Amino acid sequence: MRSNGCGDLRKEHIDNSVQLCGWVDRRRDHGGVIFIDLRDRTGTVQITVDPDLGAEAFAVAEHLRSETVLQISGKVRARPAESLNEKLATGAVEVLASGITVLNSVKGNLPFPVSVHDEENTREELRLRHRYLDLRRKRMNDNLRLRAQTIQAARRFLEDEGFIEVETPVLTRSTPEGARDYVLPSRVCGGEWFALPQSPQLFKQLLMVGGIERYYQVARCFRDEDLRADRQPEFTQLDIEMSFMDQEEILQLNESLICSIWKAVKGIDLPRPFPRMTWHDAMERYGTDRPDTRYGMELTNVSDIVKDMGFKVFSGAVKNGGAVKCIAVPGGNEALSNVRIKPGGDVFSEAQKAGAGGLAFIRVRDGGEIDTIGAIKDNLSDEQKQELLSRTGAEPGTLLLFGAGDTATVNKALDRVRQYLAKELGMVKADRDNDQWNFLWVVDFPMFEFNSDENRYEALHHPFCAPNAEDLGSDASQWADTLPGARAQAYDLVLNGLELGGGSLRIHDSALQRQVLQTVGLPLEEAQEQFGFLMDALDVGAPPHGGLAFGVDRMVMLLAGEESIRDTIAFPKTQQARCLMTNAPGGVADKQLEELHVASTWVDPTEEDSN
RNA sequence: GGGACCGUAGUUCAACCGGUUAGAGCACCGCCCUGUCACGGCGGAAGUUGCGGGUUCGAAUCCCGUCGGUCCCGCCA
Repeated sequence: MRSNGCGDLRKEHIDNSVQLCGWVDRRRDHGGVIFIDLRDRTGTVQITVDPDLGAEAFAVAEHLRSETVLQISGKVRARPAESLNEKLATGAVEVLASGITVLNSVKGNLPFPVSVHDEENTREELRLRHRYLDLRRKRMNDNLRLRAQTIQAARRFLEDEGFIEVETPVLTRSTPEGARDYVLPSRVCGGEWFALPQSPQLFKQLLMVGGIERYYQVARCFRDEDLRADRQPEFTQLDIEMSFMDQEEILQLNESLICSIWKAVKGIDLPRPFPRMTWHDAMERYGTDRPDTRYGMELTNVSDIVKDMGFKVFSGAVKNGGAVKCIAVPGGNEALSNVRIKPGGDVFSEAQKAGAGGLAFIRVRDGGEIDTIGAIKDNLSDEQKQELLSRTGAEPGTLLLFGAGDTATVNKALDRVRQYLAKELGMVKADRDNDQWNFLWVVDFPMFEFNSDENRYEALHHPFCAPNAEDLGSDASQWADTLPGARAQAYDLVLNGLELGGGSLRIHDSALQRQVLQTVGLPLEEAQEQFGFLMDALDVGAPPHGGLAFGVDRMVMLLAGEESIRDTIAFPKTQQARCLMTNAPGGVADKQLEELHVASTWVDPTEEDSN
């Protein structure tokens, strides 16, 4: 149907007869001559329709609207010297139309404009309802191309390294721990249920037992949890697993992978090696396991300085086993008024949202004088003051913001305040303009976290991570005691404060695997019932193995400078996990439910009262 | 499950502390215009202010409920 792409035409095509297909981006009617911007996936070119040089085409062109689908035949010619368009890649030429065929027209009003010139803030609800139109817009079209490039670059790298892509089941079984499963009734096996995979974790380990040695998969994963800007109920992981590799080798290989993706997609040579930080340091210095290292304002622990002071908020926190930490905001005295850091202020409420009771502050004035509430000032000795200033590196003009309480809450609150201030004070560029790529490996995660509500240990990562051998010790009879406090051979790749991926070395010893499952509170019989196949597999010569998985949606989001993974997914769901275009989920016929041996107990709350 | 914000013409927005016939840009329709490129000029049509209720002489505006969307907390190994 066409000889060239609209956006491909250049001077060298002058005098060529061409056929083009595409959409009317815009039409400019000068009464005598009509210009049409014709757009296809390659770009836009100007079509000129002259009544003297194509009367039939002119008659059609007179009534064209935006987004009409056209086939155009004509001749490429140079534009007059005074009407070159430097803003357009094809701006040196135009196509003089001899024939215009309308392939399809737009009936009624468009739900929203498509042209790049009209890409204003369209309500996302509308974009999702008419996603096919939204995808036609440059922004989404570009994002999907960028996504394909990203995946393509990963595939090329991994294939070159001897990895093969293996598909794993989408119909699988539910496992305890982790997120809520999407569940699917079995028609054939009445009363039994499939679950959609939260990740291919166990299957990829079994592929290692199966001698694949190097596996990857662009895998769809499913988790029935509430949504966020960076969380969808179905999402895509670049899932990788390999045998006979230690942690260092795995990190190196994945750095190479990331570098080749960034090179292919952004043309950037990332500096190597990526910095590393232990989980413990990350929590201590940033209050989070995924620090954004693009800016400073690290957390300083001042618990020891204030542990005995008269200001009970501080000393009490330390006495109760908590901590007092602070962040130093350079120039904060100038930039942040008291109104903003006191109750009701925007900075204060950030801390509050993270569960903090308050946000104490000290303003450092000229000559190291401090300005703060009396309760702090009156209870701080000169020595303590000096120590505070030197440890935080505070200079005149610096604002110190303090969190006090249990350590987890303090970390959470100050992490949140730190991120908020970085944006507020312009320490990071807007996502759209970001050109800083601060990768960071966070290593040495703890194996477990104690859940005080349920009075048991939970796997921080998942219960298949291999513990650090030193922490575990060689005496298997001691594992029940050494395991809970052990570090895992687990690692996360963090980019600009977002978790891009994570993984670990896996347990390849069935006895150790049983012990870990017991530690997270799974009785032996249940472990056998749920994971017997895994333990059996480990007993037939499982190789040492490990791997990781990257969040493809997030990676593309960062590469595209978007703030939501919905803008990297062709057909995403809303926060209510609904598709506004197809209106899924929807009802099914009673007969279908019968066949599945399922009855619904759902009661429409709006009709509940009538009973 | 909880907190916050949003919903006005096809669309993007406006309409102060409740007060004439709810306005504007773009899009749409008609007319004019032979070098524009987010063309320009003149004119026109277009609204159950998401929906339901309440307060009031009077509601887009205030209150309650509800539906939908977004952000966040919980949740997400």
